[in-house]
Order: sequence, then structure tokens, then C-alpha cells
Amino acid sequence: MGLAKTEIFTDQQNEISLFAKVLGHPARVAILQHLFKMNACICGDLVNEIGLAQPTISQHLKELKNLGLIKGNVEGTSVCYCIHKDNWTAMKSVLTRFLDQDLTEDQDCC
Amino acid sequence: MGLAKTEIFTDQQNEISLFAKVLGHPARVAILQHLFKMNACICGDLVNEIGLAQPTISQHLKELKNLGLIKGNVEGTSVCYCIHKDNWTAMKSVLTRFLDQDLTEDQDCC
DNA sequence: CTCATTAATCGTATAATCGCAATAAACAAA
DNA sequence: TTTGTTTATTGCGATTATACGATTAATGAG
Repeated sequence: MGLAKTEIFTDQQNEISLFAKVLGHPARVAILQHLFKMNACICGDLVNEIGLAQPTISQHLKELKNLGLIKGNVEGTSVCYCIHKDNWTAMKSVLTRFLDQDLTEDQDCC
Repeated sequence: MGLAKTEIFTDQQNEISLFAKVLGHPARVAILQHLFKMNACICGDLVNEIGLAQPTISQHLKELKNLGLIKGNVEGTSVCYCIHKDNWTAMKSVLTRFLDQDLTEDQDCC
């Protein structure tokens, strides 16, 4: 149904997949990398930097904002976006714990 | 168009997003966690463990296998799945480097 | 107030994803 | 060979995701 059955999974599993999902598009990866590199960036610069139309970038920014990974400050007619460091760290913690489970379990199969 | 414009992004950005995308569904997260916990698992056990139909599990397993995160050994009529440790480590390295970019850049915006 | 600039929203076309019933394929056992 | 077990594949409907043109909203400049 194109609809994930989130109710049969744990909160942790859903949280991991939500974070991973928002990173699951190269445009959003590129936006985040650019925000880190520039330390801050107005929306128009991202449109120029990445080769996508302005509504498309705006839509990706919205998804990143909905998950709390970035925040935007209105500066005149433009909007300055930057990484929400606390939330980024929290996400990193969740994903790293998942990725590091190979360290806590011994593998000797197949 | 429902189609990501991968050609305008770097190989690194596309690689990150591909790995993240496969982790972007709670069923695949649950499968991986169970494979780590059990150290190995036949397909039928995953169907029982997770509350999804057998074709759905099989489809998620296929996606994990396509990216190389798991491998499957045929054992009679059943198939034993387990984590592909080398590829898992490689993925972890790619994602960790992306997640840790906040450590290499100073943040003082917004 | 008018105009230009910038970003968000709306609407829509297209494609991908999710889930599962039905079926096929592969294998073991009798 | 026939039967049962297990997994993969096919086909389909429902939903979500991606991208962008057109429009709207908000602000600053003149």
C-alpha cells in the first residue's frame, strides 16, 4: 500500500528509519553538507549550488526542518538556514548506536 | 517525477543516500537487528518475528541483499540469512564519516 | 503605494514504494 | 513420482515521493 506499518515496530526502529529516510535522498545529503561547509546558507544559494528548482529545494528544506535537523532564520526577504546542532547530535547518537551493534555481537555465520 | 536526479550529485552523496534509504524502513531495521541478535536466521523465522507477510519480508531481504548488507545461504528448502560483515563495516564507515562532519566544522550560526 | 526579490505553497504529472494474494520454483521426504 | 515445505517471483492496488510550473506571501527598495 505504499504505507509502512509503523505500528508493528518499536519506537526505536521507527525512529531509526525516520532519520535514515530523510538522509535517503542525495539532494538532502547535499544540502546538509553545504550547510556544514558554509556554516549557514540562504535558500537561494542552495538553489544555485544544487541543480534543482527552487520549489524542490524548498520542499527538501521543509522535510529537514520537520525532523529538526535544520532551522531557518528570516533575514529580510531571504531565509538563512543552518544545522540544528543539538538535534543533529541526537540523530547521530541514534544512528551510531544502530550502526555499532556489530561491535556488541559476535558474528560467525554463513 | 518521483525520480531522483542522481546525475547532478556526487558519487559520495549518492552512496550515502542509497545506504540511508535502505535503512529508511522499520522492517529492514528490524530484520537487521534480528540478524545481529540471532547471528543467523532463516527467512521463515523473520516472517514470524516481524508481523509482515512472507512475500513482503522476501522483498525487504532482497533489497538488503542487493546493497550487500546481508547474504543468504540455501540450506535445503530454507535459506539462512546473515549480516555481510565486511560490507556492513564499509557502510558504517561511509555513514559515520557523513554524520561526524559536525566535528570537523565549527558551528556558530542562527 | 508600486515594484522587485525571495521563499513558501499549491497543483499536478510521473515514478517509486509498500503490502499481499496468487503463483512458481526448488528441494526433501515418503 | 508425488506430496509437502519453504522461499522467490509476479501482478496488482493503494500510497508516498520527487520534481517543477504557476501562484501566493512577505519583505525591502524606490
